[in-house]
Amino acid sequence: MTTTFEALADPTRRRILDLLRERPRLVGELVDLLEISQPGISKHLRVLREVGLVHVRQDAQRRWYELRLEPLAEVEGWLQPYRHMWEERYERLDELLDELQEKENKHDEP
Amino acid sequence: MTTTFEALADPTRRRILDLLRERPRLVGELVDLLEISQPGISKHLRVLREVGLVHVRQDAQRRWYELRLEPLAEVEGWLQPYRHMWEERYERLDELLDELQEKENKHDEP
DNA sequence: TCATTATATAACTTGACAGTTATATAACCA
DNA sequence: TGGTTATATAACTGTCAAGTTATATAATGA
Repeated sequence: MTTTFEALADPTRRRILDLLRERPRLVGELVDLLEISQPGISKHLRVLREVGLVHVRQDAQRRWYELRLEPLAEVEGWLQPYRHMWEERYERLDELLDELQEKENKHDEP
Repeated sequence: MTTTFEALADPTRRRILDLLRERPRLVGELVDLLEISQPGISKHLRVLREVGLVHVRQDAQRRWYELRLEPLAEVEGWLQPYRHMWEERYERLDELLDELQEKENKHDEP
């Protein structure tokens, strides 16, 4: 288990990340919310830690797990050309946004 | 193996998709380009077919495999709120684009 | 200090998956 | 028709991952 893609392949891990989107959580909270044993959750958190998708903050015996977005850049990067194709085919949304962006920039220039 | 996420977890399958981004390919081409046996490639193609990421066109004994983007919507959908967070945090790019879009719309209205 | 709380790790089981080789299927062509 | 080409499927193997239970670690608080 090394890549972000593999970490995201597991539905439980995706659910954990979704929960962490709201706010940092203790391991115990995740155990209560998902229906998996505490060691099971800890193992998932380990994988997420290893790929950098979560970060731990210790607080006495408790550990707050919080989301880290950075590794998603890898996924975004891979998806980028596909999104491009999609947009080219269906809306040319990409070009539109680029154009708009450009106009706006000129607008703001002195 | 059911979800798009799982299909994308395997690096060989991602490479196959990358190759299909250029143009449709025969199984044999993929076998030559990747260093995996023909049955191995066929198995990966099966998985990709099952989640709808590729489509086959038969041509005599040959099979042209071509990319299908639709299933990537599932991934995009899941990523959306994360991208949102990212943009909120680092650039508010999202809001900017929305604003630009709105202005442009007013512009185009009679 | 000792029991409790919170989490991590170890050890194990089960199942699935990526890869292989061997074989089946099926269309082509000489 | 029979051999060749192109791909799929079957059967098998080894690895790894997700889950479990049991245990270790470590900080707290009475």
